Amino acid sequence: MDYNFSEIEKKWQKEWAKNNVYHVENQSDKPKFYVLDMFPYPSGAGLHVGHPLGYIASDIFARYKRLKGFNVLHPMGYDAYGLPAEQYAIQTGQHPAITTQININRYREQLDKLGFCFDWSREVRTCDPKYYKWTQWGFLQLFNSYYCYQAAQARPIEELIMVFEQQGTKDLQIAQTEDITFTAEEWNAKSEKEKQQILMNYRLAYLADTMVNWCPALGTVLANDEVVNGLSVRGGHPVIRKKMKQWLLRITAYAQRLLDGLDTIEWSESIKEIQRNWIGRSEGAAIDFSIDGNDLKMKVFTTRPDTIFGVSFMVLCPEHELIEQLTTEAQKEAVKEYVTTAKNRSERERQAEVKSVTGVFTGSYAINPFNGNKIPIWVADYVLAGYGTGAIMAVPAHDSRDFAFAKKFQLPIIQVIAMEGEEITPTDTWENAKESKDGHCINSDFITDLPCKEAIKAVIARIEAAKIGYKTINYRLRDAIFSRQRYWGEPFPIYYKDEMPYPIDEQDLPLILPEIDKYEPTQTGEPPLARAKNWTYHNFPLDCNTMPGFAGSNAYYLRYMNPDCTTQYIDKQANRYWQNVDLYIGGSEHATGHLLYSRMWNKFLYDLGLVCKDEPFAKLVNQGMIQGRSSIVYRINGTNTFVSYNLRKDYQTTPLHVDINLVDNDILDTERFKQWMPDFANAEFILENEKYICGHEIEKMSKSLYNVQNPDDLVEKYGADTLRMYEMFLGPVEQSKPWDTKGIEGVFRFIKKFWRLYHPNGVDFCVSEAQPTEAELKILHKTIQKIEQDIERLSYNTSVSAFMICTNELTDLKCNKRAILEPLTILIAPFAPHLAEELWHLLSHSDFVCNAKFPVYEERYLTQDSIVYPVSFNGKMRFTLNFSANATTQEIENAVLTAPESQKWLDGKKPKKVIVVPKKIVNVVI
RNA sequence: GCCUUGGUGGUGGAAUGGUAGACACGAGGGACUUAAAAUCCCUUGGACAUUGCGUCCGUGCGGGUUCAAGUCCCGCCCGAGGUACCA
Repeated sequence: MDYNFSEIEKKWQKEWAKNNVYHVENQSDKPKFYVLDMFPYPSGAGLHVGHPLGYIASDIFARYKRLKGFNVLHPMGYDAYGLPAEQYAIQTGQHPAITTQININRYREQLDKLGFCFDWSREVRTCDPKYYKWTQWGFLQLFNSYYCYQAAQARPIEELIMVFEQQGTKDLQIAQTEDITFTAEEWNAKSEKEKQQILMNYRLAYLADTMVNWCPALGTVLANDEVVNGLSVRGGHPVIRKKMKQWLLRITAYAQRLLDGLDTIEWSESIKEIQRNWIGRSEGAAIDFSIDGNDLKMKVFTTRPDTIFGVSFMVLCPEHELIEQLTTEAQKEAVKEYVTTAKNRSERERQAEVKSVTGVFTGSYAINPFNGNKIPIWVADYVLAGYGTGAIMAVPAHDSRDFAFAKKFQLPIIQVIAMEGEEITPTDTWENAKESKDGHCINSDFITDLPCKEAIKAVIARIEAAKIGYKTINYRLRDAIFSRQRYWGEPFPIYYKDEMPYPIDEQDLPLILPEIDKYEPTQTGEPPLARAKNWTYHNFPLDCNTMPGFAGSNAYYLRYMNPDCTTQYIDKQANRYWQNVDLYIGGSEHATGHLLYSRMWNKFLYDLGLVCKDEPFAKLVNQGMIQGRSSIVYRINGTNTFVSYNLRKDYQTTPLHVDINLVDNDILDTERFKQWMPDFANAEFILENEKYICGHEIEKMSKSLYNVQNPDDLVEKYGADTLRMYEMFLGPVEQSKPWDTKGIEGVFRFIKKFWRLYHPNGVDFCVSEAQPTEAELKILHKTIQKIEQDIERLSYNTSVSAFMICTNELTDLKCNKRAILEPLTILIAPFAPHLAEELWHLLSHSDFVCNAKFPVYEERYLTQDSIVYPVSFNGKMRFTLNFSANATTQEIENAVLTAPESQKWLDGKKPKKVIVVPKKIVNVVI
């Protein structure tokens, strides 16, 4: 019978589901393996061919590990909270839950068609109360914890209260928003409300007034990574800076551990770098400068204490608290005006005007602690309030921003670092600052002639001894804003009493998202939840914010281990068995979002003793994006005539996107094109070779460009197995590449050819029970070895090639022997599971192929009888010699030198060297 | 600017320092067929040669290490992604 993929695939998908073939238990004698995909947000557009790329890659790995004898956890679920469903709700009034459910159904249908081995009994949805109960629970634990740097872990807030009662803030090294100090007596004398306010300074989930990215159009706050160039990522609406009370996660407490952890995990260097940069650790010194004429101190942070003798001015950020005290009467007006305008400039304006340098002199002077020089103090907005101390010592000779500022305001530029052997030129001739750290100090008193790195140490030692500063570390990482003014998200399990937030009782979780009549913010600008009736807890008002998109995805990989556990977040036993994710596949766009937050969340749970691994994802692979290949037609301007690609230069044309489904191998189906849109009904064509050839463009896959390739159509035409193999054959999983349907024919041909190995006359299934020959065994074992190596490296494109080569070779030998085909069936099962299943049953097996054992290759079939050695003289190839596979190096060398061809080249001389590389080449150096 | 990646035929892409271009697409030619589909065979980096064999050049550019470099080292050029008044 012919290869009828659609019948085969439907049949086995049904059988697998009926027999629960991919169900996996939390207990097994087998070693565990956890393969995870980033769960999708079920958007209304459904899947395009780019989405399944990662899912296919992980599915192959999961199936392979299964065949290798592992108990494999390979779950799937939905990141179901999100903005599009809410936007749709605002427009149509349809409840987001309904939209989401419809989209999920469609996703599931599409995923099922591709033959994935997900254990759907473990499915999670972030919007399901059974699930978000634990998101809320996790939040409460953060609320009830603080971070202790001494223990390097999170601790219960009750402990901190006890410490406060006994010793106040003395000797505490803990993560905090502001540095506040009090004694035990002071603490004990405080009111309940005051105590709660102080605790907010330490909680890992805390409420604070922050400058946030407020998007008026969306009526919500956005995280930094949801804003690009002052516009929201979703929708592209303008975003402004605004001060608001928000929930924050104290991720900064984990900065060092998040950084250190990167060295222990197998992630791509680029993602690790992105996270390292995002955390942005920099080592330096905090130095107190005294102020001329009063007792005030000005603390600055610098990474270059070695340049302290080159300081020629100081800069405060416009928000700095010392400004008022430091401004002299004469400068008062100017400073006030500058500060006001600077504060009113939005982030977007500031970014747009990066090039322009602005600032104003305060009238005061600081004193350089090492040479007593008077240094003018300026205010400028190139110094940021949120980083370091919001104040800097400016060294224009060795910092480009300070340099630009000094040039503009004609401040002195003092060179204090010189490179070895460099000619000293006057600084007023410089065009740029010299920022290198490789030189040595000059004109710098006690550090003169020291290399920069030594000088940094020397200066820090001095300032520490003089108690005017200390070595310190700064991070760029900011605490994550955790609340959104939206409807479609997890409600905060928090109520307010006396204006202070309190956690609701854990017994009362989940706090169910209430029904509301409209999904917009209220008239007064309150979040949508303010519309809910009786949104109270024991008559106290509940928090009206909801959690952001990343809340639900923080620990979803943990819930897959025990999705039905209603009594605990994480079942200890299940967690001990599954540990953490062995292989995580997903896009790199989550590098500074989900992938950072879940590492933090996991570390927090680790501190609580709830999970056994510090890092959630041992190995991460980022699948590349699949770009669209748009087809273009060329309309002659002012007409309804379209000219073929290669003839277009003779006319004035306008390129138009055309639906790729009307195009086959760049040839346009002109009849269907006419029916496609009314505008084109009367279209005429100028053809080449009687065909209309389209142009093409590689761009983002998008509905509006008519270049979206829907996987369903391809499954319909070629089958899921062909699509799976073709997507892998396109190129390395991690690489971005354009989608091009052309090549799928090649893979389809291969699968049909593979099928014919088992159906030699093209009709009937027939395998021979004869003993395989040596040559056939060699092909088989070579293939087993290659496939195994390639899958381990996730090099699936070369595996598909190996299958093609193997099939061609077996076809040439007319081999249809069971002893060869049976292991081959198992080998191909991860890639083409339906095909393999069908063949497996035709081979009279009753069990499913996924329960088979991956074949083992034998070395003895991999060695060759004889090997051709190319012989080269001085790198030039001259002749070849045949040797048996077990010839020794000495034998080869002797044979090469005595061969008649060699005499010509040696010409009586003795060779200097003979290099024999096993199985490769013999090099003779004359 | 900085960081991370890449740069190989018409195209997607193969190559533990060891015969560059596997495998596939596309293209050209042929077989089978009344015809089409399907299938099969040959050619396909460039130049010269082609009644034999072949010879030379080729992995972004310029150097270097090595018997041997797409691969390692140094200096450039270009693309992609990340990030940015972060002191």
